[in-house]
Amino acid sequence: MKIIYNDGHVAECPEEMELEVLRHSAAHIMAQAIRRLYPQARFAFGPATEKGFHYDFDLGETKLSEEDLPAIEQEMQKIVKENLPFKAFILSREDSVKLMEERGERYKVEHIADLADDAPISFFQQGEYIDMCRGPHLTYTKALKAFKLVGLSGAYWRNDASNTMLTRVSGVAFRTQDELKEYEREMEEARARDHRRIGKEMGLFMTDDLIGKGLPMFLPKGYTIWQELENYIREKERLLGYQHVMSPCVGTVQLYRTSGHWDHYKENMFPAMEVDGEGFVLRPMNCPHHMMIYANSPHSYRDLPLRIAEIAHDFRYEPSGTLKGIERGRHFCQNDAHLFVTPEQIKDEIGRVVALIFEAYRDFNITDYRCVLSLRDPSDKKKYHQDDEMWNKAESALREVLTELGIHFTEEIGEAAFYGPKLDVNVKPAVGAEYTLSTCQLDFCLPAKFDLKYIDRDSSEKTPVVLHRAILGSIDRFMAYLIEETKGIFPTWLSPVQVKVLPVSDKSMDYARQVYESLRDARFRVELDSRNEKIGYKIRYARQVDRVPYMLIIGEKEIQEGNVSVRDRDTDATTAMSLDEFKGLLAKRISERS
RNA sequence: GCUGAUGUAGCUCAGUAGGUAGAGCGCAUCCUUGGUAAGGAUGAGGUCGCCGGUUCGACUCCGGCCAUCAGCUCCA
Repeated sequence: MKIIYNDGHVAECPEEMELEVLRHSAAHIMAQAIRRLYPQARFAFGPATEKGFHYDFDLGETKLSEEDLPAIEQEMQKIVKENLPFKAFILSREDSVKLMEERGERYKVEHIADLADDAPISFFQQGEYIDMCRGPHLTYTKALKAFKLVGLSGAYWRNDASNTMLTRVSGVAFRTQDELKEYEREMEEARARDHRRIGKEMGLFMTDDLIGKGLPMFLPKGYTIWQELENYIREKERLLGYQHVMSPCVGTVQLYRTSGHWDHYKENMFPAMEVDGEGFVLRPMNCPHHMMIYANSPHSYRDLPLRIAEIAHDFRYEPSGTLKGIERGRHFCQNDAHLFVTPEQIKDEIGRVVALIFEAYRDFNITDYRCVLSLRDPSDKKKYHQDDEMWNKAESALREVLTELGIHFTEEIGEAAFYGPKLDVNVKPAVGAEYTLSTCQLDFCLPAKFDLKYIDRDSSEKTPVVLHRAILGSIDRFMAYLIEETKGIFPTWLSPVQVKVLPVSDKSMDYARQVYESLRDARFRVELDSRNEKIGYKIRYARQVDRVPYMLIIGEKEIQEGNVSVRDRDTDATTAMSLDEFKGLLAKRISERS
């Protein structure tokens, strides 16, 4: 594939750049098509994206709807067929502004103002369409062989909500039609994995307008998984010296004034309610409550680290457009803890938190994640709490721990919270944007706001440092991720139904019921399919809808031989064994969490 | 919150010259009593998201609201 650079030279495209160039050129071709159909269109940015491209533009009063996309796509096909050559040229800054002003491209003119003074400004032109662009591009429009417009949405100029809302059309583009088809197949698969879909199908959770948006409710099967997750993490934490507490979901406004949240986080909180002349809020996080628990008794340096943990219900007023199933709601349950440490203990304690995160990931077989170390921007004196020594110590402690554990991570300058640096572990859902699953944040400010102290070795009063951390993040979100990773096929210990007893006919119903009751009494999660259906049908349902790990087939043969036929979900193999033998197998699978 | 789309049975969806609704699956009953991925028949089930307007008449047209979905923004 040949491409043209902005200085006009043509060369063979390095393979790793091919898709990006292709997609970027697709954006230009789309802009050309849009300008032909809507001459008033003024263009902002049109980059290549992960699977394709988009372009943001201003249509003035005209509103685009999805029905308009096919016409744009058709016009693009036409441009491809015309096989226009891409040409490149460079203009002085002055001439660039002039050219863009002549063409009415006010966003491009604004963009020129952002560019460094001495930067050469290059343009690409195919046919009548000229776009300010760094390139490179395809040499001819015909080189665009496989694309499709997939979406219409709004986007703000320069990603700033206070600016004009532009129209964004996005598309996908690939080297070949086959790759495009493959992409469409993958998209379909991803939609099938969406936790909202599986959750509904398996009866894990529900929502209802009358309850309110962003307020999902967990049904018996979903809550079963929930409880297992809770038990899992609580046990781990207990072994690491965490102490679990329980605190209320409501607190006074004064509490959040003290913590500073009232001034800085009010927008994300449900509005305050007044009770007996005093303001109360639903809590958006548990830090203030845990600070007060620390303050409840005096502490010696010998008590530290003190680890206060809670599976805590929180409420946040999330913008309506960001709500998504149990992944992001307005109520959620944090797997929260606050670790009170001396400055000397920071590194060790971070090490224990990070180790716990990755131990949990191993247990849940989570492998596809990205670690981000969020650091302060030292030049930004306003945003960050001023304590250089503490920042340096904490940032290097985080970095060292990750390096020592051999964990790959990226650093993002200026992404830290004002109160301290943090480590986020991010994952990608089946559908939608990456989010944070686990976090470990240092906090140099909150303990001082609550005037927390410990008595040090030299009997002087000192302020502890706090680590906020969440391993499973929120139980809700963690479950959403597990549903998508497993497609609802949970390991036995997490399965809402671990065994389903399937009688072949009514004749074997009594024996099946005995088997069912015996398993139930042995504390296994078991269901009996007593419907008047054929065995093949019951198997299909148990596999496909319930996704149970074990099916017990009970017919006359089993009654005569006094055993059960065990069908394994994963292997589809059926094995005859005694009920006791099966119980042993099941108990082993569950205790091993395999 | 913003832009766009969508909202019909428990689920997935059909249904436009405006004349008060359909299918498949699921559910119930009956027949069948079956052996490892869909046996048959019958039946119940709907304030067509909600509120208003136009009309003799609205699932259908208009307005407002609510919710969902996609993208954007935000995220102590």
